[in-house]
Amino acid sequence: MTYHMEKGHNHNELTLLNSSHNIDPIIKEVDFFASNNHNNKKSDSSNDDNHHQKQQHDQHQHGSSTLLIDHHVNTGLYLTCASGGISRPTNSENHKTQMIKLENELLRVQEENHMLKIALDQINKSYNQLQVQLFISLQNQKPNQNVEENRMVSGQKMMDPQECTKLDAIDTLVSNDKTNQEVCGDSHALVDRSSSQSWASSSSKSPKIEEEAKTEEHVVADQLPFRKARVSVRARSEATTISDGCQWRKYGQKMAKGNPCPRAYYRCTMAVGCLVRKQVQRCAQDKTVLITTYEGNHNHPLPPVATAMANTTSAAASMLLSGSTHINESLTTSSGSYFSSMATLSASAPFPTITLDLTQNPNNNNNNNTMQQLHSRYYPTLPLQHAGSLGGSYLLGKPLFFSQKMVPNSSTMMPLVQLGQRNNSSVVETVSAAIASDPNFTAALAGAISSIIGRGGNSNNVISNNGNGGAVLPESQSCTTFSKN
DNA sequence: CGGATTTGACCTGCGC
DNA sequence: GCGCAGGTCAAATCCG
Repeated sequence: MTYHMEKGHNHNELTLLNSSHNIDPIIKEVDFFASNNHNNKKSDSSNDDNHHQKQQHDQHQHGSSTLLIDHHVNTGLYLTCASGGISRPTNSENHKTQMIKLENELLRVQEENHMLKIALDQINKSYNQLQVQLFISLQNQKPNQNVEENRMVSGQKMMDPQECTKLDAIDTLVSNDKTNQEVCGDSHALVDRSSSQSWASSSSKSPKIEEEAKTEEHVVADQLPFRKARVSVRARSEATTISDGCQWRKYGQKMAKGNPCPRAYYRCTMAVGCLVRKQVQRCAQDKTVLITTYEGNHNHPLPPVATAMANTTSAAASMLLSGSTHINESLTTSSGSYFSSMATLSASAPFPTITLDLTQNPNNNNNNNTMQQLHSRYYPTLPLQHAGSLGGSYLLGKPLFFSQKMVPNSSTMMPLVQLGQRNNSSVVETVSAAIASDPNFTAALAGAISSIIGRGGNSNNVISNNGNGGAVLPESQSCTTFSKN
């Protein structure tokens, strides 16, 4: 506390505040200072002379600034305001003086706190800027060290440079001879390496890259609780794939066991050397549900919205990995976290997977609010149509089946909050669709959550919550799933 | 014609 | 070692 560390002074301040705002005698029940109340009780039972003597005694003991809580103070104020009452100018003067003093002190402290806040903000900004500069300079020092690695790392940097540099500034300073990837050696990079290794292992990579991958695997193996990290999104869509803002090239298709629908394999083609891949498959039980599984991190810039989302999903995934059994509480009370009751961490799957199941039809208001917050945060002033516009999938006015089905008046551009007030259920479904069709969200989610997975965690943890207090069983295959109802 | 998709072959890991 | 399933490659094909 920045007020007064001296006991007596603080005491006086509290007393004065109470006396000025609580004229009603009921304040007697607020026994801040038992000794005073005790004295007051004595005063009540005594005559005015004794009362005044006692007050004077107290003032003498605690100094001229000492005031009494009870009606003594009120009496003084009353007398001051009264026209013909018995005035006690000395006491009133003291009150006024003290009041002015304390008000001035309060103003001074408020000013000081304000200045400190400004200074703190400035320090934080400078800190972040320095970290970014540090990273940039370190990258410039090793421009040609490892093209593949640099691509991966730079991709992460562009995705969220501040976060990366924040996490790795210390590591960077400690070990200067690390590669750039290790300089940005947070979980993003680790997962990147993990993912790229896993993909490379089965691909026909050049011997050099393969060897490097094996070396990295050897180095990182002990640090990685998971060899692969995946982010799965379940979303309702009639399209063959959800629009996630990235460009993909299909490189294979397979019939998976236990599912009559084929599984399609896509590779990111937004940047040369991007190792991010995704699998798209319809749910066997509900063919309207599209399961999109991402693996790896992009090595190219993502839009700012994706970066912001990455922070949010990082927090969500971090809470999941923390082993908290109160996912709902954690995520909803944490600023910027919106995946309450829908995020599922599964280590029982072949690969550690965060599944975001938006196909769930949450009945509790918590989820509704969550989705409302999600949209209102990232599209605070825009109608829902904007949420899908970037990726070519539109919620309103465009033939996205769930949008026209769920939104009564598709021609009306309606802010989310209004929608939510009218029909919570539809809103959740609609916003889920908005998220799923958001071109930036998926990639951000994939990067953020998979990065958190790589950061560590109990591989035996399976944290599930479906919003109704029940468990969400992960897919047999790892999935990051956007679902649109 | 170039890029994207399809599809059968091939590779790899895992369980028996 | 063998078979199975997942994953990838690359030639063939399609399409704008």
